[in-house]
Amino acid sequence: MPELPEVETVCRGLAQSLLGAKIFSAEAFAPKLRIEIPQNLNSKLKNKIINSINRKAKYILIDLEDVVIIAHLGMSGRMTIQEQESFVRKKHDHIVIELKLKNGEEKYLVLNDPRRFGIFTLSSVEDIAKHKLFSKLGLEPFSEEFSWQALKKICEKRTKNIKATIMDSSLIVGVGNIYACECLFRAGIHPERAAESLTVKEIKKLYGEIIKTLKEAIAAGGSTLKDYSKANGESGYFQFNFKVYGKEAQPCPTCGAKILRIVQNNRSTFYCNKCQS
DNA sequence: ACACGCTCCTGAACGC
DNA sequence: TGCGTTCAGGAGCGTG
Repeated sequence: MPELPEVETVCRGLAQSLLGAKIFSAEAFAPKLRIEIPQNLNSKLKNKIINSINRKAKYILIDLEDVVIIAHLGMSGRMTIQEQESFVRKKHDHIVIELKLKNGEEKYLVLNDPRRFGIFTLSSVEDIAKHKLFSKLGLEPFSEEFSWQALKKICEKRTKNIKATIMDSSLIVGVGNIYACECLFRAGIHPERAAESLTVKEIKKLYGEIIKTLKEAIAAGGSTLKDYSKANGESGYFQFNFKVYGKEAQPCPTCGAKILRIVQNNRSTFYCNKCQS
């Protein structure tokens, strides 16, 4: 389940190998994932050179100078670099891009996505800034615009619960279900609280924990970047120590009370009823 | 404008 | 063993 830290890790990993690489061929094996995959992918991507790879919200942007690949990993997406000699297309490998690295090695860039919630589309460089997919995105957590004051403004007069609020990508991007649970635990805030009920002190604390948690998770992912022939972000997950997510009925790491699981907005929430109020 | 539930999809886990 | 059911969730969309 890639969230912002995993996508950041994937982008860094891909960038390590692929900057300056030239695309030999590109093929799609499905007409659509969450949205249509562009037709004639090969003619659109052939001979392009990878200029830069960046993250925007949870999107991966691969800049090919005049055209940009916009990819999203959805729930179950993986973007990996694979050896040509040993490569066999596997189930749910939807996009296969053959490329030659700057050092002369030939590799495949493969998008695999069993649940097909991902996205693979193209945009011209001119249109990217005002692309439909980005038109409703909220604040980037690491941008200057995101501050405790900005979070305060988001929470003001907002009656919905704080967990759904920080997960709402039209308000703040990059905080998915897992990190929402972790951030609220670390901030000591009950996930069912109305956003508007948070005190300034709580907002400052939550703001700090969102930044810290995401940064820690990126660092955990980064520590596994050495072997980045498999740029999938998964290994970063295993390095990050979740305190409440997925820990139903296990003891709270702070107080020992049982971690509870409830369903909010159709999503599982894990929390400690004693530490979070 | 906002809140909320439904939906896309597949595989894993579980129950009978 | 095997079949059916439930659950996981990012984010757009429709509804109230």
